[in-house]
Amino acid sequence: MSRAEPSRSHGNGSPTDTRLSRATVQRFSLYLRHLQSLLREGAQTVSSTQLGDALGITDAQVRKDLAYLGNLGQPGIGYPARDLIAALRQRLGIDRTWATVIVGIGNLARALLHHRGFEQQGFRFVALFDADPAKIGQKVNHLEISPMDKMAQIVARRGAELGVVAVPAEAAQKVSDALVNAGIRGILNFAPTVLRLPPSVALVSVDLAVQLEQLAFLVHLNREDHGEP
Amino acid sequence: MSRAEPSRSHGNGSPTDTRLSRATVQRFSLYLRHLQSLLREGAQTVSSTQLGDALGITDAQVRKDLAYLGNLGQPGIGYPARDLIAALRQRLGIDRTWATVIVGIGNLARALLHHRGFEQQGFRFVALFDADPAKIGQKVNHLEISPMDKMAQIVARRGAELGVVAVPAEAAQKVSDALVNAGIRGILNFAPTVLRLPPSVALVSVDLAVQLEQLAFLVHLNREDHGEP
DNA sequence: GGATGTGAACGACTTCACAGCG
DNA sequence: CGCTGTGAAGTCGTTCACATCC
Repeated sequence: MSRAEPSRSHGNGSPTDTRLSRATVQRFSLYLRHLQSLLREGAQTVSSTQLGDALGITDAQVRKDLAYLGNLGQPGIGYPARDLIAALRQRLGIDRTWATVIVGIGNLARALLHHRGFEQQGFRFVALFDADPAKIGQKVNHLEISPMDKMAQIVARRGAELGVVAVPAEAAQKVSDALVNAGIRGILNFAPTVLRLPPSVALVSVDLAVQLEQLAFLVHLNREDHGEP
Repeated sequence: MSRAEPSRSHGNGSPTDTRLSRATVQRFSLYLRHLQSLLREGAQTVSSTQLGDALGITDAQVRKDLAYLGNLGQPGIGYPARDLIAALRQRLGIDRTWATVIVGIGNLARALLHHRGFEQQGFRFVALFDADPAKIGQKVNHLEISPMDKMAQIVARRGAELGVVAVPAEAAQKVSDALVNAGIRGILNFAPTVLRLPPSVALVSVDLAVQLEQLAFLVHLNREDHGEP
């Protein structure tokens, strides 16, 4: 028999209770980023059509999404940018800082570390781990690389809650288990493997090979549709 | 008014004609990778339950997906691994090599270049581009970094069809336009922006900020559900 | 018995269309 | 009149359940 997580939630009933779909949450991130950019340009008010056009989403979809935040919109006017941003950050849970660690310090980890913009959005990298003895002690962006066996200690001491797994596929499950044991509450996985985690730990996977293959498929399709094999 | 691409397809009727959902295609990639691993371990035949359990998918879903490939399964037995792999590669369009270029040679590009596994799956990096004069001429993995203004020429000469955009958000649209003009047929975008491309060019975007925020949201949710704010 | 393929039921997400408010 | 919020309809994707075949 096969088992697929049925998305447990016997909620007690928090203030704003509605369950958001994964798709809505992802669009929330897009709205947030675009609104921040609009605000920087001096916008006070934004309409669903405006937002939708900028992000390639229908205006109806935008309104449905934003309605989850409460009645922020004013008919005839639009949404106040500043309030929307605040509501989005709160609902996404990024109206605070998330201490994050990275395991596997290769080029991908460096790309994440050098990208100003995560910190800006509420994520702070507080520790780096690698299994390679040669890398221990090296610094990347003012952060020293620590050995795996210090993980539990360092994660606890620095209050890290999120972990990024950027190790080869073979090591990914072991590393994830270690992160879970260290008390991490969510994992962003870049390794090309399906991870098994306890349901209390959140998981988001980014599989670059899958995305590249998706792209090849789409191009392949376009070809077929237009005659050329 | 808002406009969302309605996924054009007035298909003439290719051999296997059914439209595959994005989700199915992504699972195809997962099936393929897992089957290749099983085959290496000597497996001859695989059941939908087996595949599903390994990948966290229901057996029914696996069968639905694989049925798109024709009737490869044998009741009471399962699917022949070798045939499934061949069918998947063909249907995904990776029963060939895709010449691919990367624009923006930072750490992310290097991560992709160093990752053995893309080449294995049919992707070959054939050119690198960067706007930084200091990088021109440098070699990464036996590939020399070329200036942007050589893009059209080099893409044509090397027959590149796919492009990876790994530049800052501000430059992404311009770079994509250049790739499109150079004749690229599909773009994998890592820049945190929504790109506008002609419908003849396929687009897959990987937005790391969105994924991290999705993770934060999930952890945030778990928290709320379990009392702790 | 064990496993596939598939209609039918279900559920999730999106778009439509319009009442209602500023 | 412009724009929001939302029920209703529509579309898409997943799961169930079972007839069917080795």
